[in-house]
Formats: sequence, structure tokens, C-alpha cells
Amino acid sequence: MQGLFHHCILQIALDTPLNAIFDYRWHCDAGEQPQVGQLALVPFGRREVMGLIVGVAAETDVPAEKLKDALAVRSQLGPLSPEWLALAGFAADYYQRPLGEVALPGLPKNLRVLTTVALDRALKKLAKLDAPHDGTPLNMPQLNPSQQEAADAIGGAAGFKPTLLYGVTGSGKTEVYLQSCAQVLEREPDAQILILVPEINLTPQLEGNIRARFPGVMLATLHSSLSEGERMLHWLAAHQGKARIVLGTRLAILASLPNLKLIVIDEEHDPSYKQQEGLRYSARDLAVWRAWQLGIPIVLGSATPSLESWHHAQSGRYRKLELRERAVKNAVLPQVKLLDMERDKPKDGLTSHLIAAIKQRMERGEQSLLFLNRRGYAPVICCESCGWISECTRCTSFMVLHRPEHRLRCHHCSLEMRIPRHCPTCGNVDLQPLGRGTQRVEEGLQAMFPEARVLRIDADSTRKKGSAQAAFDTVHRGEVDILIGTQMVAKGHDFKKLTLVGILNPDTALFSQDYRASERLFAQLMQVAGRAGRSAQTEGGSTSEVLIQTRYPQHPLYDAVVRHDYDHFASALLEEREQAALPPYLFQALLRAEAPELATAIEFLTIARDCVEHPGITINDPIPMSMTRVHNVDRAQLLVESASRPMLQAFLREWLLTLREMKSRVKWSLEVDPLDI
DNA sequence: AGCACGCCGACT
DNA sequence: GTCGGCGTGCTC
Repeated sequence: MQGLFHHCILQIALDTPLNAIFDYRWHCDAGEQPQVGQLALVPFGRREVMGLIVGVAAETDVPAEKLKDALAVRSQLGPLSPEWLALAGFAADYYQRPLGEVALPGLPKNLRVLTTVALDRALKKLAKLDAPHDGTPLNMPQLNPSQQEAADAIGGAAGFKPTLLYGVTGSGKTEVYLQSCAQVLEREPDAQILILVPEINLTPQLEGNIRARFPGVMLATLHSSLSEGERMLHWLAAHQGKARIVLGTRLAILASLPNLKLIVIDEEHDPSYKQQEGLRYSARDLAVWRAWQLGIPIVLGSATPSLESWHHAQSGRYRKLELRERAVKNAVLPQVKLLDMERDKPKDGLTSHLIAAIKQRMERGEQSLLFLNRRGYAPVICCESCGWISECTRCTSFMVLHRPEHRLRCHHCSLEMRIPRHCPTCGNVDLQPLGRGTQRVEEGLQAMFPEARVLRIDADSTRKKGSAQAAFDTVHRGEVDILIGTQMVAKGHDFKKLTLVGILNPDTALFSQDYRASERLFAQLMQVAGRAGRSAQTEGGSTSEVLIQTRYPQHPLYDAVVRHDYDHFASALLEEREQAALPPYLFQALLRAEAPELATAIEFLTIARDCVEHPGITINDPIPMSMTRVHNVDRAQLLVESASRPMLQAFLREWLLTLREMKSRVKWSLEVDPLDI
């Protein structure tokens, strides 16, 4: 039959915002017919691009004069599976983006270029790179009963079974993952496992663990800091089923994994699973869908689960497994204490109590960690006589003082300037820093403890590639007495000699407009707190301490942190969310618009609000975003809500068709399930 | 999104 | 006289 056709029509998805599939002619009588899931090089406008074949047909409606010939089909590469295409298709539908924008950007860049040398080279290299030398597998450490129970439940599960693994920091969740993996790998000779972690700087440790534990198994990593060559090799290893464990960040959720049998999401509550630009997908949510689609188990692990997952566990949709104790013998949870800043007035940002605690660690030769989520020297400088403050000229924000560099810098648009000698409005020379960031605390500490080895770790101190790792290594070697840092120090690292964590300025999140702020603060505090006392108690029986400086020691959030009581805190938050009709009891989408003038953006959103019928959907009024102006662009947003996800989905599909028709020159974008509102 | 065409301002 | 600004129009 096929011999009758001199050509066929390839239906191809392209990486373009145009919401369409493009048809091309292909002379397929000569060789085999191209397959759905293969890549094809096609002329598109005045350029040549790589597209994904999503259909092969005999005919097309496209008029013959428009129809062009595809240039090449990348036949060296096995086609992406129907399951993978369905995953990309689901993500495209759910997040309301064209299929090509979802399916293509995740592929290695070298697969998408004109020449095929990089692909050929990687294929050759991979063919030689066979089963890694079979070293002696490390013995699996003995698990405690609840770990063992969890590992058996996960490793032995069959069918779609989401599990929430709820375990305090240091309770040995990683060990549970590894032993679950071991069970799956042993049982199914071809099985692949996908392990997602929030950030790359956590992976080296875990990667090492996995390699040591499974010496006969090929491991591939997938994250944004791989070189193009590595990315191609690792992606192919996964695609061919050779890599049996794939460890990656959120982007790895779109990896091609033909024999996927288990998905592990570590620290599932972590906001970095949500992509914050372009296609704003949630890797965690896509992972659950992928597990459902394939009918395989998935584990979501956290000490402070997201309220979404917690809700699912409460309702029975997810199975909940708990690890209540720390896995290392004698390692107990750190003692959390609140330091009332009203009673104990801080000096250089530190209360006398915290200073005394640091001093004590110094004397014992132990390490202290101070956590302050604010980089720079001071968040703003001001004029004492006229009240001028250092605002950014391009953003609704302040210019942050960076003293070591003698500059003011906007953290949103990167505008920089020298520190003015005198006030730009009144000429007064007395400009004062207001508030404090990590640099200023570092300075204060060094003055207070001249003999101490103080190290600051934040985005500014670790600009250069590899410098973050170097800094952490210094801490691990014990060459630091006091560590001061932002978010960066809160995650993953396991400092053996660390017995004190001081948290400097957490109060701002308590009264935030963002209803997710307290959920995030709790998670963050628990995570930083978890840095202390991860190893066995130090000699002399000193327990680890977490000291939180606050003006609101009575606040229920802190009370829950002190009692290490996520359960009640989460249940209370969920109840509030239900009362207030907020997620996870409600589904949201956000339409954003930006323009040189705020009024233009608002006007567009107002038209958008009124342009369609919307039964069952609530559309709020357009409002300026909380940070209205960034880099001289004003931004506004429109929140859309519904109690029914399918209704919201159906509405959005309809709505976007209309919005695209409008051809407005206002730049706009839609986000489904926004995290920050 | 790219990329080209097209029509108005300050420069070798 | 040209280089180049970004408005608008198209991509099987």
C-alpha cells in the first residue's frame, strides 16, 4: 500500500509560540517511513529548525504552494516513546502551551542542530561505555524498623501508588530511597529509576552515595550545569535505557526513560521544583502524572511536606509513611529556643544570648551557623536629615548597599552605582545604612570575635564557578568557626561539627500578604534547624541548639517549630485554607501583563477579564504586581480561580484562544498553579 | 520567538 | 547621502 505514495506528510511540532502543528512533505518511498517520535529538520520561515514528528499522514489540508519538504529525519536516534509524547502532550495541555515548546527545549541542544556529529560521537562513546566495572557493592546499612517498613512498602509496591514519606531531617530518608531502589533494580533487570532533587549543589553527596551503593549500575545525572557533551551523553544513556538510575533536577522530569519503574522526589515541598520562567511547570506534579500514566510507584519525601501533598495524604489519595526518629544513633533533634528581641536588645544584629552561645561553641571547638536570608551589607541607605532612601530608578525596590565593592546594587534589575558621597536631594554627607544583610553581620562577628574564622556564603561570595563547593569544603574540613549565610546554607549539607544554628531575622514572613509565606517559613526554619546535630551528640553531652531571634515569641508558627510539630501546624494551616477557600481546596491561574505604563497593562487585563463568559470561574480584578516595576516595565496580574480543576482547564483553553485572537501588543503570559501571587 | 521588510532620525 | 531604531507581519 505504502508503495503507492511517492511522498507522505509529516506532522511536526516546532518550538514556537504559534499554537499549531506544521505539515511537511517527505519522500518516503526510498527508505523506511519516518516514525512518530523522531526528530526532523525542516525549513521554517527563513530558517531551518528541528521539530518533532507527532504524526505521519497521507494527505494534508495545507495548500500545495505553502507546503515545503522536510530536509532530514534524524534516524540514528530511536523515536521517543508514545508514553513520552503523551507526557509532553499532557504538560502542553495543562500549562496551555504549544506542544513544541514543551517537547523540544528539554532535548540536548546538539540533537537540535544541523550537523549530526555530536550525536554520532555520543552514540559511539555510549556504545563503548558499557556496564560499569562491577565493584563490590557496599553493604546496605541496617535500617531501623520504620525505615525498613518504608523501604519494603516502596520497593515492593506495584502499580500507581504515590507515597508521602514524611520524616524529620536526619531521619534517614535517603537510606530508604536507596534500599527501595535496590529492591526494584534487583527485581526487574531492565528497570529505570528517576530520582529528583531540588538543587545541583545537593547532588554531589547523593551522587557519590548512589555510585558507591550500586557499582554495577549506570547512573546518569541531568541538570542545568552539565556541559553540552555531558548532557547529550547522559540524556542518550537514559533514552536508550542504559542508565538505570537517573538523578536530576526538575528538568529531568522530561527525560526519556523507556523502562521507568520508580520515581523518587526528594524534598518534595521545595519551591525549586516549580519552574519560574518560560513553561512554568511543576516537576513534582508532572512526576505524579507520569507515575500515574505508567502505573508505577512514586515517593514524595519531606520533613515538611507541601500542603498539597499533605492534603492528599490526609484524604487517602497518597499513602503516608512516617519516620519519627533520627537515624544516627544518639542523634536527637536539636533544641529550638526563641530569643525575645524586645527583652534582649540585639547588638550588631545579635542578642546577647546568641553571642554567648557562639562564644561557648568557640570554646568547645564546635561550629556555629547563622542564617539570614538577606545578602548585601544593608538593604538600603538613607539620609538622616531629609529622609531620602536609595530607591532603584528602574524598579519598585531599593538599591542594596554592598560595602566590600563600595556599590549600591538593585537585586532585581542589577543596576549598579557607586555609593553617593552625599544625599542626592539635600546634600547631607551623613548617609546611613539601614537594616543588615549578611555582609554587615559578617563584619560585626569579626569585630566581636577577632580570633574566630568567620566565613560568609551567599550568592555574592560564590559568584565564581566552583567557589560554593570550595567554601562548603572549608566548612567540612573544620576550618571555619562561624558560618553566616543565606538560603544557600540551609539545604542538604551535613556539617559534622555544627552544634549551633542562629536564625536572625525571620519575622518579616509572618505578616506577608502571600498566604504561602508561613508554609515556606516553617519549611525553611525546619530545614536550617536540621543542619544542627546531625551526627551523634558531642562529648560532654552538649545537645545541639537552634536559636531563633524574634519579636513575636508567642507566634504559633514559632511554637510549632519549637515543638518540631509539623503535623498540627500543617493541619491548622489546611483548615485555614479550607475556610478561606484557598489552594489546595481551590485551583488558580494567573494572567500577567507587562507594559511601559501600568495603565496599559491594567487596561489589557480588564479587557481580558470581560471578553468571555465564565460560569463556575471567578475572575478577580486586575491588580499591579506587588513589585510593580522591574527594569522599567510595569506589571499587573489577574487571578482566575475555580473549585474544579477540569472547569478551570476548559475555561483557560477557551480564554487563551480569544486572547491570542486579540493580537494585543501588550506582553502577557499565563501561569497555571502559580506559587507566588 | 525569530527574522525580514519598511519607513523616519543622527552620523562616517 | 547611509546605519539603525522598532512597528507589523509571517512562519506548513
